[in-house]
Amino acid sequence: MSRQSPGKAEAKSSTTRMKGEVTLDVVAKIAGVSAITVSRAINKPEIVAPKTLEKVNRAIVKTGYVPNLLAGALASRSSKLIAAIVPSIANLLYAETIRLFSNRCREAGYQVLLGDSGYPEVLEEELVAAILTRRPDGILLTGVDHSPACRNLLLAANIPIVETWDITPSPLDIVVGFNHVKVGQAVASFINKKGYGRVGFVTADDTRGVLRRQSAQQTLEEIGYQDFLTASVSAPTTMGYGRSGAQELLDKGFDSGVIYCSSDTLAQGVIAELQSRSFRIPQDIAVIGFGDQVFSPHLHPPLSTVHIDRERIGREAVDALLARINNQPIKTNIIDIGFTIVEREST
Amino acid sequence: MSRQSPGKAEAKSSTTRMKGEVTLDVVAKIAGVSAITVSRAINKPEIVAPKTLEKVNRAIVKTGYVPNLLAGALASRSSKLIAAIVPSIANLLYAETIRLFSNRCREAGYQVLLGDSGYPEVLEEELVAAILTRRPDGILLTGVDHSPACRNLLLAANIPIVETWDITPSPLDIVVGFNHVKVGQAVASFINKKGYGRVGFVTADDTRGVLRRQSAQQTLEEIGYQDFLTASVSAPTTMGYGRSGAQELLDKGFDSGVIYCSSDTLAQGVIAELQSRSFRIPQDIAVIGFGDQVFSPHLHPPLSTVHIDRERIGREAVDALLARINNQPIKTNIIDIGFTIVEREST
DNA sequence: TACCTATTTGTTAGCGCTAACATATTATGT
DNA sequence: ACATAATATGTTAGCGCTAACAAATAGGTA
Repeated sequence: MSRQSPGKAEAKSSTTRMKGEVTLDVVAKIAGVSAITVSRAINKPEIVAPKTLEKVNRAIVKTGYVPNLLAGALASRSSKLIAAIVPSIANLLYAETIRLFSNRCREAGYQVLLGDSGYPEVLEEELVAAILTRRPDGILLTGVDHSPACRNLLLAANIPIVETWDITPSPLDIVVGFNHVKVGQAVASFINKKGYGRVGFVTADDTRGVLRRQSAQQTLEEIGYQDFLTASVSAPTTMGYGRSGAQELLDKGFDSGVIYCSSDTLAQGVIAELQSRSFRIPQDIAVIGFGDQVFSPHLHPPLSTVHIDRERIGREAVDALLARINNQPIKTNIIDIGFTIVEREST
Repeated sequence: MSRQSPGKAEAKSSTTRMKGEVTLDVVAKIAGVSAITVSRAINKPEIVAPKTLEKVNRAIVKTGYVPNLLAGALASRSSKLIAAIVPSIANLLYAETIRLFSNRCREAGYQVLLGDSGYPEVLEEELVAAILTRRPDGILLTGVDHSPACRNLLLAANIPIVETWDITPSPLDIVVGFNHVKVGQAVASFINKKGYGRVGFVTADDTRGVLRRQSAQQTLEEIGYQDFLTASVSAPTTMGYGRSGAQELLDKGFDSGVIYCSSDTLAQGVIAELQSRSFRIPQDIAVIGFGDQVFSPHLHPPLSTVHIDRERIGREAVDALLARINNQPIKTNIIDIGFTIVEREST
């Protein structure tokens, strides 16, 4: 192994050789202006005279100057950083929300610091504390359940906060989501309307998934349904868990009716398992998922599921956050985006 | 809307009320020590006397102090931040690499700043420039093709760099990946060995996917194969594209042989499309994917594919990066993790 | 020309922290 | 007891940038 560290600064464009970092000062010296003028040329070009701007830009190109936002953020007390905490970046369900969120943040000049709360050994509180050390200008959370210590941390940070993927009458600041209890009820009444005899559940053990299942079950019980079969798997959901969940239900004697899964990924596994055992879907057993993933309409048979406008969550979340950051008024701090049941051929 | 910003600092734990941010100085004053001692108590507790440490910790809890890493990073010239650029966070293929990468970075005290290069309107170069303003201590890239300007930026930054998911004899610094040309060749010889008559391709238009297909096709041509059918879809891949790709092939008259897909997600769509048209897999048409996603063994039929140890890429990438950051020697800067073809029931 | 206003640029100070060195305190040996 | 080393804490300066104010320049108007 030759080099211990990658190319040195002398690999720079022109003749200028420098010791250490290229700072505003060296750019300023070369452009023949003061440091603050360079700062303004970069951050508020509209208030700098065109001729000066050009001199500065030439100097920037010549030196290969890359601003130091650590210093900038410290001085201006604005990090241009927005943090987002998701249960798992490997879970496609949240990916689209985050993709849209990041994209719009980028357009607005913010970078997104992603935090993965999916490690059970790491408390959300610790993650939040770690993230707050970077002094983000705003923060997106997934879910509305936070420990008291976590809430304190967040509130003390005194930055805009948006909670997503759930709803609550008392958000920390802003909430964008939907009511999981209502989802359960809607699924229950859909099942009832379709007249399925038996109901099986394959549910991941995450907070909101469990909530939806309990709510569905309770609603069905009130209508008169009984004798539910449940397979619980651990989050995050995978197709493999779907298969083993279905297997568990089948082993317990489930052989007709409908299976409601806490995610489309699980449903996909359930379908594969049923097909490999030659059950016909939906004639023998129907399947309902949750989330309406991109793949869901393309499954064979296409999956009936609960559609959530995932991009809208991201969109509303940025909009609200940016409004708060810019001290603009927001119409409401509780945004219920609702949901719809989309019926396809698996039911 | 009542409040314009979330809870104020007076929502803090005890009696202490403060104007503005809680800084090291206020913690120091309360603990009865100097600021630097508090700094050491936080960053190098082992060199602080136990009694002092306890005093400081009490003061930290009392004030709810959250260190300001912007200031810390500026002073210490170490941001404890590692950047990772992936083609798309919504692509599960890279998710596991990143998950493992982030996890180990976190354990080592680093946070990961994720950059999504999947927006065609944003040049990689711009993304890199934006990220470098945060002065990361290291950077992970996906792929080995970068514009000259981008290479200059990266080299001038003078930080450890690891390129992943591909291999090259001349990395910017470190590379962890495998040879896509060899993957194509291996798939070709697998196809030849199985004796499939015709070969169809469903390929996304991303650099490495195209590389694999071209290499496979060339190898097959050398063996004597001809008359290839190709459906090209845009990246990132989805199951829907897989279905439409298969449809395209079928419309062009493809009705037997094997379809090689540039991702398992595409393969999944291809399988669904074939099944919906009552083709038997693999008797009528066989399907090979790429990536060996978590769902692949659970498909019906289980998918034959090219297995990549995605977590190993993440693991080797962190290890090499952290070694560089800590000025430790690394065994080699070119790490070929190879690949294996796993045959399941779709071939 | 003098005067006023608008625009553009510069000066000063400090954001909150840590490296580097300086000093105090404690332990160890004679 | 004293010197010597080891450990623990403090002082000073400055990381690279921008807010806030100050000064200079340009552009009109009477």
